[in-house]
Amino acid sequence: MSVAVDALDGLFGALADPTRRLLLRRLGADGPASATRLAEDLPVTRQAVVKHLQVLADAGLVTAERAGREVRYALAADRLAPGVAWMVDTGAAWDRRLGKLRAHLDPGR
Amino acid sequence: MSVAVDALDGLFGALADPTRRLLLRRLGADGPASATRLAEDLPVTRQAVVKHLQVLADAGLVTAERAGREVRYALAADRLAPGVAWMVDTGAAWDRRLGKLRAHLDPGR
DNA sequence: CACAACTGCAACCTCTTGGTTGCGGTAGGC
DNA sequence: GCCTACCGCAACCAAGAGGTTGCAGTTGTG
Repeated sequence: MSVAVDALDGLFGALADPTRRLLLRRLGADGPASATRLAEDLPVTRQAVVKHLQVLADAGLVTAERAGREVRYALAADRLAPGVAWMVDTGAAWDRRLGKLRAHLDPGR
Repeated sequence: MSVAVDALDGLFGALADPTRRLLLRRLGADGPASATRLAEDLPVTRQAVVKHLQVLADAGLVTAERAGREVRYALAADRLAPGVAWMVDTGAAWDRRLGKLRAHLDPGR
C-alpha cells in the first residue's frame, strides 16, 4: 500500500480529485452517510465512490463506522490542519525572504 | 491538456507530489533558480524537474522568466490562498454542523 | 425462512503520471 | 569563430489512478 513517505502526499493527493472534494463537502454539510447513499447523487458507480472514500480514509480525512448493514462515513475535518500548516509555512518562508530583500533594497526603511 | 475543470484540481494535484513540494520550499527559501540548478540537488534528471516545474507553473504556483540562456523559476506563494480557503471553508461547515448538533443535544445552554 | 438491501472482493480496462534517454537549438565565454 | 553550457522537444516505458462489471457475503424485515 506504499505507506505514503510523507503524510502530505496522501492528504493533498486525496484533495486533488473533484469527486473527493465534493464528498468531503457533502459529509461536512449533511453529516455522515453511506457509500450507496452518496453514490445516488453522483454520476459514478457505488464502487467508484467506495474507492474514493477509501482514499479519503487512508488520508485520515474520513472515518468509517459500521452501523448494522450500513457503513457510515463521517468527515474528520481536523485532519486538514497539516495541509493548511504546510501551505502557511511555505507562504511564510516566502514572505520572510521578501521581507529581507525589501530591507536590503531599502535599508533606510 | 484537459483544462482542469476546477483550479483546485491543479493546485492540490501539484502539491500532492513530494518532489514538487520540495521545489516550492527551495524556491521559497533560497529564491529563484533554474531547472538545471534545482536538479543538481535532486535524485532525478533535469527533464523530470522541468516537468515538475511545468506542472507547478500550470497551477500558477511558480512563474518562469527567461534571463539570458537561463530560465529562472520563482515561487508565487499567493496562489496557495485558494487552497487554504477551501480547506478552511470545509472545516468551517463541519464546525457549524457540530455546533448545531451540540445545541440540539444540549439545549439547556 | 425467504427476500431485499448493503457491503466487500476481484478482474479488467484505459488514461495519466513520473521518469528516462536522445538529440537539436540557442546563448555566452575565450 | 568555436566550444561549452543551458534549454526545449519527442519518443518511449512502467506503474498507478479512476472507473466499470460481476458475483459472493452479511444484515435486517415480512
